[in-house]
Amino acid sequence: MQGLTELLKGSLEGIVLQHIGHGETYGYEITHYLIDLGFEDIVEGTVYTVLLRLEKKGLLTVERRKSAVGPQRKFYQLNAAGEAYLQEFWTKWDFLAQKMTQLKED
Amino acid sequence: MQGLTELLKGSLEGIVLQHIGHGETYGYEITHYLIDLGFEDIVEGTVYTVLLRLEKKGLLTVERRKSAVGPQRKFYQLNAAGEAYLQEFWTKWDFLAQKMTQLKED
DNA sequence: TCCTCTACATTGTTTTACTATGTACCAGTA
DNA sequence: TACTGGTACATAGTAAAACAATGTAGAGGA
Repeated sequence: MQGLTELLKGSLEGIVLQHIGHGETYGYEITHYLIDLGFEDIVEGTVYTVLLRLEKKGLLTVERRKSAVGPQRKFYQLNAAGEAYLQEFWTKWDFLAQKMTQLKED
Repeated sequence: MQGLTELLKGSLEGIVLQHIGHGETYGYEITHYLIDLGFEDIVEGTVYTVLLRLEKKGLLTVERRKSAVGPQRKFYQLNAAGEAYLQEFWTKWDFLAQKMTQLKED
């Protein structure tokens, strides 16, 4: 789906965190995962800026390791702060989603 | 609920449009409606910028009328373009919400 | 050698919402 | 009359988030 750009603002961070929470991963994989999910417009640059931001906030642990098929990968995992942040994100999301449903239906 | 700022980016426009779609209204009323809905952080300035943006996009019809209790009010209504835009918005929102649920649950 | 896919990164721009502030009208009251 | 509080709109400046464009570089295959 296209044109989700503006709506995605604010959610993308949570989406990326949630995916990392499913298991260690790296930027390039995340990008393609998001595109496969249906966020066609997502480009690599966007994902990397999100990752660097999350890293800067201290929500991720990072480890560089070699890949068999290309340059080194930067593997990310959630740390405790990341888990907490993710939980908070879902609380906010659930609130918003509930309000949106309410708005839409009445 | 507080701290929704970032999540709200992209949704606020749709929320305001949807509310206007329920019937003619004006900025001050919208602001208080949103706060009552639970978006405590919303301030007047934000709502007015959204309204001016929507107006500039040609999605609203505008009419100034006197109020019994204060200065003139600027009443907004959705026009055809606004209706179409709102429908598009909900399509995108539904897509995002569905993906978020999917993400959260697996 | 050249191309493609993999992989990360940065610089600059646009969009969106917030902060702060200002203007102004009206009613009640001291 | 002067002051206060509620109503109502508006704008200038700032911060955050995502995008666009671009660059670097490794590995494998034609």
